[in-house]
Amino acid sequence: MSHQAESEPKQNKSSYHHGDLRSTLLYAANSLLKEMGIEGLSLRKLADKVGVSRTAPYHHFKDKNQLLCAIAEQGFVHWQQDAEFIFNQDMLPPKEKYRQFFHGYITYAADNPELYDLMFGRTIWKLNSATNELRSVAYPSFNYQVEMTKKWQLQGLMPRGEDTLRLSQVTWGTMHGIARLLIDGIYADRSHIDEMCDCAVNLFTQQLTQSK
Amino acid sequence: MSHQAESEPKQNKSSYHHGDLRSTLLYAANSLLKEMGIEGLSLRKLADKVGVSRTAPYHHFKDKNQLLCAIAEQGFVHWQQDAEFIFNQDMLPPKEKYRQFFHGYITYAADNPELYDLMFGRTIWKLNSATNELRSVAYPSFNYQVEMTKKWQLQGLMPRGEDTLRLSQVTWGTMHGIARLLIDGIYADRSHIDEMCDCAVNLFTQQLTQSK
DNA sequence: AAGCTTATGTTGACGCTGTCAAGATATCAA
DNA sequence: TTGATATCTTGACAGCGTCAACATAAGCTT
Repeated sequence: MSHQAESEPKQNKSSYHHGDLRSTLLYAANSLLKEMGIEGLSLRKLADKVGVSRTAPYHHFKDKNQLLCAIAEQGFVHWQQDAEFIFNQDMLPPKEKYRQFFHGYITYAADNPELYDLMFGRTIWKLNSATNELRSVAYPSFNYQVEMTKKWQLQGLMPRGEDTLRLSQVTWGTMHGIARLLIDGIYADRSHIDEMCDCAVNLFTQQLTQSK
Repeated sequence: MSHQAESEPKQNKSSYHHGDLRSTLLYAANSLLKEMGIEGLSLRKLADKVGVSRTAPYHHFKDKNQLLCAIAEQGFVHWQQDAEFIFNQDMLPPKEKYRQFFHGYITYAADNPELYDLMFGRTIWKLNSATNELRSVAYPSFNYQVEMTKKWQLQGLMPRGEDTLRLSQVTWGTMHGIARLLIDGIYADRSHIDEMCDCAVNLFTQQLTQSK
């Protein structure tokens, strides 16, 4: 269920034209991101790593922001696949499924800290610099969780009294906050993951679980 | 209860030596941070704004990171003052006090987005680049909340069954996550603050409130 | 097949950044 | 008064994102 290793793009290394530079750049950018972090990822290092000139990437991404958005986009797609895989495990009781979802989210973030930082960080979102392509992947990802929250409320797993949207924002916010504290190494570290997730799941679901 | 407007340092503008450059830099850096954000804050712009040469700041801060840590440090001190003010309002029933605390935290973050980003962002914490001075303010700030959480558990406001540290991490994580979603403009905006806070407080406190 | 257009890749240049080295000037201690 | 020390200055360097101008290849039209 880990998607970080995308198939390496073939390189038409024969001559002047590269052939598949866009995918090659994305692939290399992902690995550079993992190594150096979001700050250390420079277009020049990237071009160098791929073996083209500094400005070649500009024919495939308008600027650095568009490249970052494209990377984040992949991240959302991958996480969405993980999430749906969990949601579709039909044999699990609801609370256990929610626990796995929660746990899966935190694990995804902890396993891909730099990517997560890109997906949900200021760099992209602060001044509405997210591309339309990115939005069209990120927003449905949240909507999907709103739907699931509604389902959980109907099942009685989560409190019916709360507004679904607010409840989704709070539960997502909790996952997001824990993920960030872990990633940034503030007040928490990886060895606490299991206990923190269990604690959060208990708080959000404890009251009505026995009704199935 | 808003502390952002520190008293402007006097400037011994007479001549070669500035007199109180360190405070002047911190003050100007704060306002630059508010205007341009963490990325837009450059040492050169800062020096220019204060009216000294590019490298003058280096005699008061080892590097940019130390300057950022010093700013964040002030932020923690100010937030801690706000928090203690809320905790010391003795007339409030516990749940209402907790609601105000939660609300106050989110408001502080939303009112000082760039400062909050600095205090709790990757820039400082990712690679253990926080100075000892910063740590000695940030860690007690969290410990203070752990103590309060323990108190709330004993009062019956929060579930006694959960481990105090984990519970603190989860509730803090929730505040942190909501703050970040708001600041970064992801899936939430300021008009949702009240409802989101109420929803979260309900989830964390609802079960045992009536025991006073 | 020839020629034109478009896509793609290259080098050069600009202004911005953080930071170091070396020198200038003021302050303080002996 | 003298020397040490703190503070501020200019000069320089490498790295960054990005624009302009030019080079090369591929594809389409006739």
